[in-house]
Amino acid sequence: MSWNLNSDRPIFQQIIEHLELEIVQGVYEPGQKLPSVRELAAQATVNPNTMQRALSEMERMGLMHSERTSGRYITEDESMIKTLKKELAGGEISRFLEQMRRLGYSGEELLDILKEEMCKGEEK
Amino acid sequence: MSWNLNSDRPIFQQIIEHLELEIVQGVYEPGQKLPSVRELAAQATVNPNTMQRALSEMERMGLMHSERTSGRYITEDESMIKTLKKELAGGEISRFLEQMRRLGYSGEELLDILKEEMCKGEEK
DNA sequence: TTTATTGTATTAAGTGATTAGTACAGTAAA
DNA sequence: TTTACTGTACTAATCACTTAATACAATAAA
Repeated sequence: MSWNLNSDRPIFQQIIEHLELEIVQGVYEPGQKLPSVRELAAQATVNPNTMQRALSEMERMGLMHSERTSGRYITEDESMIKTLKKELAGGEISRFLEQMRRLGYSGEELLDILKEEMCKGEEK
Repeated sequence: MSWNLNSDRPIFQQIIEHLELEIVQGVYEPGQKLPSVRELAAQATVNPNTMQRALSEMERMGLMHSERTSGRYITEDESMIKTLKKELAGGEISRFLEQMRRLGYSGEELLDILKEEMCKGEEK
């Protein structure tokens, strides 16, 4: 999947979200070795320093760990990945419901719109 | 409503989104006079320059217009406000569905979760 | 007329994100 | 041993956003 980084928000944050998504999706499996910092930076067309910052942050979160000279690896703790998925989904849902409520959409109205919108998406 | 500005994204963008929401909500009605730049800046505890930037941008969008010395007024074009509401909602919906799809949630799964989550919200 | 308020413009300073470039220590492979 | 690759650290420069501090012209109100 392409990185799709823009200048609206800090790039290192977008990188974190991108990698979190790929971990949840299983693009990177538990325990799997990641490409090197320089390799990832090249893929994302980003400065190695920026990629390093994102990876360090994810390491701090416990999502990966580095072996100093051998490389960097995804956590082997599958429950942590499941938890991550639920947290990401929960955040999306609560933000979405809150925002739609603010825009003035009631619960039933919202479900109707969503059903309709989801049918549209299926036609593609 | 409080402004709830953070440093994650440019403040002037957050101000724009906040005011767009208040216009859609009818906090500011079509044709209504807005507080002065300095007054709004004080309310949001933000520099007047930053507020000015946000307001100029919304003026460029056609959502408001300034009368040079008398003050600044919301557009009287109600259809523009309706359109704004639909655009904001449409953006929220498509972003949400896309993100949940990426996280691996199917359509039916999503509707079930939403129904459950909406019931939780009603209990409060 | 005088006063206060309006939107607007300008300059300077500070901050955080990003890039560029370089460097170092540890290790696996040749 | 030598070579290449690993994560990591550091400095400098640039850019956008924000704040601060003024300033000015136009107008409504006193």
